[in-house]
Amino acid sequence: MALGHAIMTALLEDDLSGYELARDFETSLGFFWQASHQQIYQELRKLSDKHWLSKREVSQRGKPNKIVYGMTRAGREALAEWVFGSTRTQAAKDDLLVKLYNLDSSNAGHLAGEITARREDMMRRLYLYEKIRRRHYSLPETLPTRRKGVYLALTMGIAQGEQFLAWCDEALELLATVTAESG
Amino acid sequence: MALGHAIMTALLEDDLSGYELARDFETSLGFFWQASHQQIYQELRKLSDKHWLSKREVSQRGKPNKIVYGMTRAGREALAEWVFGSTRTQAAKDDLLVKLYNLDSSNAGHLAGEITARREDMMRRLYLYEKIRRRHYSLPETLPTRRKGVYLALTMGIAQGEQFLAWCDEALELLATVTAESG
DNA sequence: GTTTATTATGCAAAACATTGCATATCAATA
DNA sequence: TATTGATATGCAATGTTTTGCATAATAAAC
Repeated sequence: MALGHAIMTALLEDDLSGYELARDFETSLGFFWQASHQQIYQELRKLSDKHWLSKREVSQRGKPNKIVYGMTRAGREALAEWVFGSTRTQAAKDDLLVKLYNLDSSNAGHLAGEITARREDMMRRLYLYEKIRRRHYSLPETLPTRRKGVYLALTMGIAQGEQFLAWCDEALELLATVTAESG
Repeated sequence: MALGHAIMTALLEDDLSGYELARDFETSLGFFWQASHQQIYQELRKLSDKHWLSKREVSQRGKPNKIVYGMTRAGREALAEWVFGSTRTQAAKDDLLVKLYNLDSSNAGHLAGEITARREDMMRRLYLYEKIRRRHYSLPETLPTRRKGVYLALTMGIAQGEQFLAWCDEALELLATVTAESG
């Protein structure tokens, strides 16, 4: 049940509503664990049924009411326990790579286009990552402990992203020779 | 329905039984799209119900009978069409990174252990990748088109894997300072 | 004042994945 | 001849994720 744990992780330091969680996920934990708002709302209900989260309704000026969730003691304990459990190596699933197994002269152009699009996505993401690093993680040695962990996750994202850009360039080069041959 | 497409991709050049597919997945396409044997058997039934795969029973000496699946014309068409569709950027899901967001002095040692284990997994996988590369992909320019695509997927796996090893080293170094501080 | 965008939450169905079990053939070994 | 291991296939239950739809409050723009 890792989505639940990801949500609790996001709630470690701030109480948030489902909407806020869904929005924040897009620019932080969601880099490493994506989830849709439907999933988040469902999971929040489950977690509060288990009393791992508490909830309270908050009235707002100029906006609909929201339901704000916060970690309970039991939630913190469950999360800490989960961290101590063991995870198996992540199952990779990337259909772009499966598609590459189908490369032929008729689809090489299309695949090059897909790679180009992904490359651009990754550029945007790297820009975000770097912005976050500059703002909040420029001196990793001096960070409080938890933030060092977040820093490492960010570092991972950056390194993988840069590697991906380099791979895209290599792939596009090879694909160009395929399309050229096909006339 | 990407699992179905991954299976059909594996059947592009050879007819295979469910058992053989499940086994082969572990050392080729499964690097990029993992699946259990239960999933594979279920999906094979669906695909043959749709007439995207044909099946025939094969008797063997010294082994139980097997059901061998092969691509139909309709299957090839459906697969080719799928390749031309667009995929969205892959949703990352890695609970090790979520766990890192929970770093504190009490779990730093455990997390370092998890990273070490993953590092070893990756070393083993890289060894496999390199073996495959040396054996079958040492001269990428001269490969037939489809194999060039497979080569690119392999290249991706290798580059990402090497990057991951480097990240692990960096992470372990930083984690060591955390555990040291905590006494 | 009507439309559009943002904030906010959710249901229901379908698709997909995991877990645990169940079965059966044949070869080799103890 | 009983057990173990590899081969071979599958069901059922549960859990997770995606997809499509639905609702509603308020602010801002037109």
